[in-house]
Amino acid sequence: MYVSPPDEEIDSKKSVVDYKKSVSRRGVLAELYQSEVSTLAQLAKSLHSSVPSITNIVEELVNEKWVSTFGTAVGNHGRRPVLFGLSTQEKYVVALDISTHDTKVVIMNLQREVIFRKDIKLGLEDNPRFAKALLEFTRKALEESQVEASHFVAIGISMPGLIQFQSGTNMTYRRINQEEKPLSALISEEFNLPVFVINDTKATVLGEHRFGLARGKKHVLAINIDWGVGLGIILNGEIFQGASGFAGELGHIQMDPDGELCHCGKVGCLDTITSARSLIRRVQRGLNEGRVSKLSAYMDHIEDIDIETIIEAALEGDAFAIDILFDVGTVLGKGLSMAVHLFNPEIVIVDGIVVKADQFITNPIGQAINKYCLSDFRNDLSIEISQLGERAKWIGIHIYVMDQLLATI
Amino acid sequence: MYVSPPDEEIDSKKSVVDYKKSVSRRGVLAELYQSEVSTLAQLAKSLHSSVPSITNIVEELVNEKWVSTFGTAVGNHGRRPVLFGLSTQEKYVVALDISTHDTKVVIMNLQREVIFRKDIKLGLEDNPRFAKALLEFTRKALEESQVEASHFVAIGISMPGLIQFQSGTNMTYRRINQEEKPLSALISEEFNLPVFVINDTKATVLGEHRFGLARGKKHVLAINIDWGVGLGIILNGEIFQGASGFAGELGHIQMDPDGELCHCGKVGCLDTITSARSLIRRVQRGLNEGRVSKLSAYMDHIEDIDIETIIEAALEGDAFAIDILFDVGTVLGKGLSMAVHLFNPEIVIVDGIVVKADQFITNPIGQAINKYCLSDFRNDLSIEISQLGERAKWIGIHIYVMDQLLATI
DNA sequence: AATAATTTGTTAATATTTTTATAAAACAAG
DNA sequence: CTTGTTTTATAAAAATATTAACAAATTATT
Repeated sequence: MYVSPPDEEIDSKKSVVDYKKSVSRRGVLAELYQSEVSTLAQLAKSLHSSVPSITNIVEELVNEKWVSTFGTAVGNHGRRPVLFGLSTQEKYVVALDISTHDTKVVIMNLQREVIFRKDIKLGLEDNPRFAKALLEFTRKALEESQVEASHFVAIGISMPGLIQFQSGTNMTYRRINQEEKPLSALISEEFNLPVFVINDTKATVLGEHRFGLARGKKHVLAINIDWGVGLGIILNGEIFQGASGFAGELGHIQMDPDGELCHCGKVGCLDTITSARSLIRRVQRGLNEGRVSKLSAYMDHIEDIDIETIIEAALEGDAFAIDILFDVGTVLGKGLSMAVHLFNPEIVIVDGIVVKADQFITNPIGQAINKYCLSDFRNDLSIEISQLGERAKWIGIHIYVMDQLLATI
Repeated sequence: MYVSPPDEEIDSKKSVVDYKKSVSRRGVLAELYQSEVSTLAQLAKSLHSSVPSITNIVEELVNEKWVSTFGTAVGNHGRRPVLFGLSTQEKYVVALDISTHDTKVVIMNLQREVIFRKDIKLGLEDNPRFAKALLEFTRKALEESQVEASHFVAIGISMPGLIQFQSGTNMTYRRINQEEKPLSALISEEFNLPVFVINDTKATVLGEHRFGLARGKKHVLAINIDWGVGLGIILNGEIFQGASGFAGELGHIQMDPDGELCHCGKVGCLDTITSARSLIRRVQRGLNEGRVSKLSAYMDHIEDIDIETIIEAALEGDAFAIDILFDVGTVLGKGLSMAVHLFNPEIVIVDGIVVKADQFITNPIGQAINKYCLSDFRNDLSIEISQLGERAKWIGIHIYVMDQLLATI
């Protein structure tokens, strides 16, 4: 198994000079990561260092294949500066995007470009068989990609659930682990690479923040509506994890004391009203109670109704579907307004399956926020729909992996 | 008026050397602030610098009267090191602690020792007269303290309300400002000193975090129950303000859709159930409805019942008072459990008037958190009662002022 | 009580980094 | 097309910081 060396040991053994160099190296890599390409002068300025020093460090990073040149910039007055950026050929990150429907293996270069992708109908299940299948599938995919094993630098995994970020253990899916060994350790041993696990919603908000709609914002909330409801949080420009990595659990806040029993054991959780799962159940119940709707066509095979069908109906003007989406959006907005009062964000991003419903879901959310939030909180707040799509999550995994990896370089 | 120089200008004009020196100076001051006293070797280690460099910087700071020696340490094996710490004689911070009941002027030295204090029965009111009275009172207090004006380095103000932290404007008490000039600017002009304003609950949590119960913890929530309910938040070891400084507004989350009208215009806010104000109202209503209680003695002058009376009754075993406190604690705990789900903190500190009720308020809070929180969130969470008392807030003001001030040094 | 071991504080030597100077490259303007 | 301006890249000089060395101060040990 890959073991990253303990931080303190290094710190105390390293000389002051080595420490400062390491900080500069990380600074250069982080800067290049965010800006795609940059010049020596720009790097020197933003890292508060002199050009010769930066030249040295960049040279070293080029030798280690982390950095390459990308031609020269044009348009300035004077001599054209050489552009440096993270290598696109030498080092690759593997992302395992796991959801309850399927699993994707995505290989990206350091510039986050997807160079290989393989999907499988392997949905997340809470048993050791899943881990085994995942391992098998990943191995096959990496082989198929024909990338030399030595070129992989790390593996990142995103999945739903409460993930203890220090150990990478998923507390919601505990039975995946075999003999107390967390999934991350299993995969790390198999491929002899560092493995980092992040909650899927947190990965998404990371992507949206660094390379999407929320770019440059300091405080961002991203709500993800899927089989459950998740909240990804960026505070002070960084992903917020909380003490154990569980921060942002909006789905199990009680919205209705007389509501349904939730699978978590509590009553009336937001999840019981607004998750895709509950939405379908509510539609089915409504139809059985005789509501008039285009969806009545499904009366004979009511279990075939899925979220896409409902949204389609709403987009075609079906009053029943619109009503249901409105109700869901309202409750979601009420829950979000609590988060807005507590986090005071600049932007809220809506993501997940329901984004296809567009206005039919953002309108009630916006209205509920107006109703339940104090005006001072609403004034500088915008509500937007995600535009990066599935790429947001992959980019987020990549960012998370690189953040963790750079801390050890 | 005191104008702090714009950061960017300085940054761009300063040479790399000057910038690095400034960072080191700030580092030394911050380190000494937190550790009371320290040695050159310790400073060098924690700032990743060499001893000769640190010796230089400390010497400079001693010349500028920021730092003094504090004798030598004892107990080590070798030669006794000289101890350095922030001066206790040369520079002073003024704290204005404003509440709805009264106002206190507190003068502290750099080590946060109170060297002068003056109280006045001036409660916060939303009109320009308050600003005038505050100014007058402060001027008088500073005179009385006999501290030479040149020894003051900054003024910190704590008060309830939504405070826009960039400008120092209190959005909840807007009419305090005269001619669009925020209170902070008014005071800054008068005394020609930088002025920093912070919400009272945020000040308290800062104090508890750096020098109280939550010392060393990374993620802390502090709930303050007073005329309203406020939540102070420490995330990643730093005070969390949100985009505008409004973060932590727990009091206006809707807890009861059929509840009372709140002064904010919304219905059933947490504030309408759990603030000291509401607690008294509920007791009065209960008594009028004929509840049996020790407090019935107040039937003739029911408006004299205050929060202390109710708590005393509970401590003496009065069932009615205990019931009311239990109800309040339960709702509070339910509200807190939302915050716990979103922030995933390590510790929750209860503060404010109700702390005297001790178990009678912490028990229902704890029970409600157990009921409404997922177990993973409760496992590593402790709930404690504040022990620093009023000093927490003053210390918090001091910390905030020094943090802001150091950024400009 | 004397010696060994530890730690600090200062000085000197070494190493590193920044600054300055200069040449090269690109573009604009006369 | 040449000259002047602007910016980059590198080399040399200057400044600064780190390391190493050593003396001083203290505690533990023989």
